[in-house]
Amino acid sequence: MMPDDLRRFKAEIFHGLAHPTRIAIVELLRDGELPAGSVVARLQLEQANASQHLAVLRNCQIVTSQKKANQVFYSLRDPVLIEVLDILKRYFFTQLTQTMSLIEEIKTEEAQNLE
Amino acid sequence: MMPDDLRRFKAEIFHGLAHPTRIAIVELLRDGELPAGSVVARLQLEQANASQHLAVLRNCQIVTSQKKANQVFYSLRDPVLIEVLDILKRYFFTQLTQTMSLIEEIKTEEAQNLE
DNA sequence: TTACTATATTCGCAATTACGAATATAATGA
DNA sequence: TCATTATATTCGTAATTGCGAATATAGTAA
Repeated sequence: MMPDDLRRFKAEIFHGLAHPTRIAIVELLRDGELPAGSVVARLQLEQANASQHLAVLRNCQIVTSQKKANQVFYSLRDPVLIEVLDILKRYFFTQLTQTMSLIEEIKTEEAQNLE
Repeated sequence: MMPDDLRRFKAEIFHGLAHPTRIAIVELLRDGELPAGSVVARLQLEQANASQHLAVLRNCQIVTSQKKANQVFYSLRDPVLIEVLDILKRYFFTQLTQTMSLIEEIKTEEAQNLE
């Protein structure tokens, strides 16, 4: 096994998640299996667009699909990705906090420069 | 703050990581700051290509850069992303193990079908 | 000042992505 | 069998991506 295989795998997963709509789909599936139609309705997507995004998620092994009658049910292949999303949520709020602190600092400096 | 802001943020980070070369760069920076030239040499990249990948990482706030004389040093903005990479490593090996088990199963079934 | 080193940016090219509309395919119901 | 529902795939289009080559920009040394 080459280190590059692992990197390629990771890059594939990251690519699958590199779109807000696909993140929203994964978040939706966090609570369990859903039919494609529900994904369309709950995220208010064009059917074709949802289907394309679901295909991306299928192809990079983030979700699994199961046909039941005329419906296709989607679920997360592994809940570990939720952990990844939660880590990034933390990161986002850290960055946000730091940005706001920086803005406050700049404001303070400018106020002092006016004195 | 809209939920979509968070998703867009996440998608941006995932996009930054959605290429094996950029993952390799992040892994390299795990151990600390490096000049761009070292990234080029250690990963054996074309200079221009490395620079483009570094620009992507800069633009999505994964790395920070600092100019010192005629060199630019890069470092990870936050080590949390290493955690993300490590989680995906686990995931990869889980999937690999499951795939191998499946192959074994299929082999066993085929051997039985020959009896 | 010119030459060299370091690295960012642009260029040209081909491939890929994302969207909505259109179409194809599969399953169910009347 | 035809009509309807469900959803995947293709199409057309514009935008984006990734590569190496070429070029631009910045800093240092001679």
